[in-house]
Amino acid sequence: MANIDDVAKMAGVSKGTVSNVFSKKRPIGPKVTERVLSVAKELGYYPNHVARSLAIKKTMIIGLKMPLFKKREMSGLEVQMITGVIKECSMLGYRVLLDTLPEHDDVTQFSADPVDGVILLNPRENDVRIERFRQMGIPLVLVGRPEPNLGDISYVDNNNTEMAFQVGDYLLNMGHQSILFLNASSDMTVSKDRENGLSQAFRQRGLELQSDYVINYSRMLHASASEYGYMVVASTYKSLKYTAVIADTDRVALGAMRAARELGLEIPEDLSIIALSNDAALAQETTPRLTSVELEAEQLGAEAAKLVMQMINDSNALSQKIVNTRLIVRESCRAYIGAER
Amino acid sequence: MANIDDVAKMAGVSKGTVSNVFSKKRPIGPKVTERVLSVAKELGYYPNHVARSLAIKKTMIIGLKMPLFKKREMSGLEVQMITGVIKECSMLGYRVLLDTLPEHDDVTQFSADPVDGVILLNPRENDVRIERFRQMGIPLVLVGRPEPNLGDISYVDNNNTEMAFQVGDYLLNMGHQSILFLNASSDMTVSKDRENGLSQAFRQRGLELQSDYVINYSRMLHASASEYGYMVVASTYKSLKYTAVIADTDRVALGAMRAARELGLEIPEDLSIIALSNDAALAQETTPRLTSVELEAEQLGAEAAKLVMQMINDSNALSQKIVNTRLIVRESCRAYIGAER
DNA sequence: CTGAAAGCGCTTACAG
DNA sequence: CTGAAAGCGCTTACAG
Repeated sequence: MANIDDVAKMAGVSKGTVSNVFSKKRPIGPKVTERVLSVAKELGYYPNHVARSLAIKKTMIIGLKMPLFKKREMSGLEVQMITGVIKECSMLGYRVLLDTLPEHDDVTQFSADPVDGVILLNPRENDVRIERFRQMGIPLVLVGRPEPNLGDISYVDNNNTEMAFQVGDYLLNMGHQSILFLNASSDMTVSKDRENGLSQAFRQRGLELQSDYVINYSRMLHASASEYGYMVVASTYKSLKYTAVIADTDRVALGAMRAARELGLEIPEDLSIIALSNDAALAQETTPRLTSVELEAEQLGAEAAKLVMQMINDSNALSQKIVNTRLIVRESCRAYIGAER
Repeated sequence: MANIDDVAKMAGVSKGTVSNVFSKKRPIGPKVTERVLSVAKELGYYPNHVARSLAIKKTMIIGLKMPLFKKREMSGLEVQMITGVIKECSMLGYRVLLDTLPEHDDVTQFSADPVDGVILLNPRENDVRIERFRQMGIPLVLVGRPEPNLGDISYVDNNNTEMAFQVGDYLLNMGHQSILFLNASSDMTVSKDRENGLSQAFRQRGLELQSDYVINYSRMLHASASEYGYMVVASTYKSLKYTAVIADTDRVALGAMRAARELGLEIPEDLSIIALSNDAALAQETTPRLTSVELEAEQLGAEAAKLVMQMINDSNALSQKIVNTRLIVRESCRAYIGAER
């Protein structure tokens, strides 16, 4: 491809002039501009982004590091998050570099990526990558809280503990005392936070959340989210005495509802069901419509993007942002006033 | 951040040597290697990806151009497609640059992106961008067929016409003669292809697909995919005499099923329903389970990625790949033997 | 196995 | 408003 030198020569001007008609950083006379542009068109010249980036030390690219998904799909939550990031970035002229490469331990494999800032999804405990970005001087924001949290790192997160507390409170208020919790996989920090929140809601009323009523999703045991909901309800309803189910996601709830139907249970008359996220946007479609929490994952992504772009412009910027969730009451829960089941 | 010169000086070697301990392009003695590595670590040095890219004229990045989505979410199909691209690229060490920027008409705004190849989603008719990438000498593959199709451009696509033909044939075979087609938005090439395929199935039997039985989704009229299915069935069932519905997606089918329920219709006894895609993975979850076509969008993305990487290595590579769809029969269709409705 | 130097294609003070 | 030249941080023949 033609380069800036070719254009400069053929148009009879200097490289600097060509550079400026494209970047408009300083004014170039109209005749010269026109001549340069027509030569550029003739030669099929387009400025080289890489060379430009090297010269100005900016790429206008935000890196998005996400866990490698080999067999699985992206979750609805991840998709929404990414959507938020992309929308926000494109508004300010940034692009997004998706990166799912595993974190080698071979230092030799790393390079300072062609990005101006990084958003890191689901950091692990004591994530080595955090320190690495600090060394490289690349602005970083996490989605999900860091563990440990030294307060010197930017992140955005949902109020998971609080959210589970509210949901528990909502159900307990309606007279449910025995609640099945279909929690996320136990190795996720959110699952701990949520179990904590639910526990607090119980304790606040002098009750105890019993451990056999909280189940964790397991990739080994469950083929899919809805199968998880289905299997657990189908196999525990006889033995455990719950009158309400808290499902991790709407898909899990869908499975649970299917199991309930097969057990001859009416929802919400015989069993209340609530989902902690509505990421497949199914809550409106079920019969009855599903009461759920809206996680605002897209906003989470948008906030992360805003924050990282802010840090790019002001290297002292640093902040933690908690995005609130909303409980949307639909039709799948009802007060429980009966005796013990 | 420290650069290669700093490391070279402090380690008492040349830049070339430092370069080679990181790139391993030529062997460096063990003592020297160790010294360089320890200095690099001390200085927090990481090779600069941009500078490297400029020197070797490769970025190991694939650009993924997709339509700007302002208010809407990504569709399930897009997500699967992207997933396929990412998985395939990361296998060979490529990263993905997501790009939703609108296509300005201001030539001055373009630059030769920091990518080795490009995948372009849903090209428009006579898309100017196609020619632009050719000028830049950047390998390009489309997802969706080009219009017009001059045969000189690589693309991957579903067999949309064929697929709609098969679905039509399946239903006609079962005795349905009057079929409602809830098609995609009319400005998409797929919607034309599919209508064509369905028409052919009718004609093959000496029948005619009537135009008032094919409806197109419209962003103006319909709030969501499932609302689209719901509204159209609810409002046309009385006036049009169909015994089967072909829905564009599983979400559309879900809405149609809800409308049918409210009309007091049993599925499949009173009405057969089939979906042309299962991108929200809902087909297993409905009651009855939904007969649908599997589009293999992830494979579509993977094929596109493979193809573009192949073109990067062999500039003469060029090919068109059609990814076949599969009709999955579940429970939502049944033979129709009655008289006219 | 190692070094010195030119080159990748831009931008930007500096000078006019 | 325009030009000449140094610099961004790497890689890679070429020479030893």
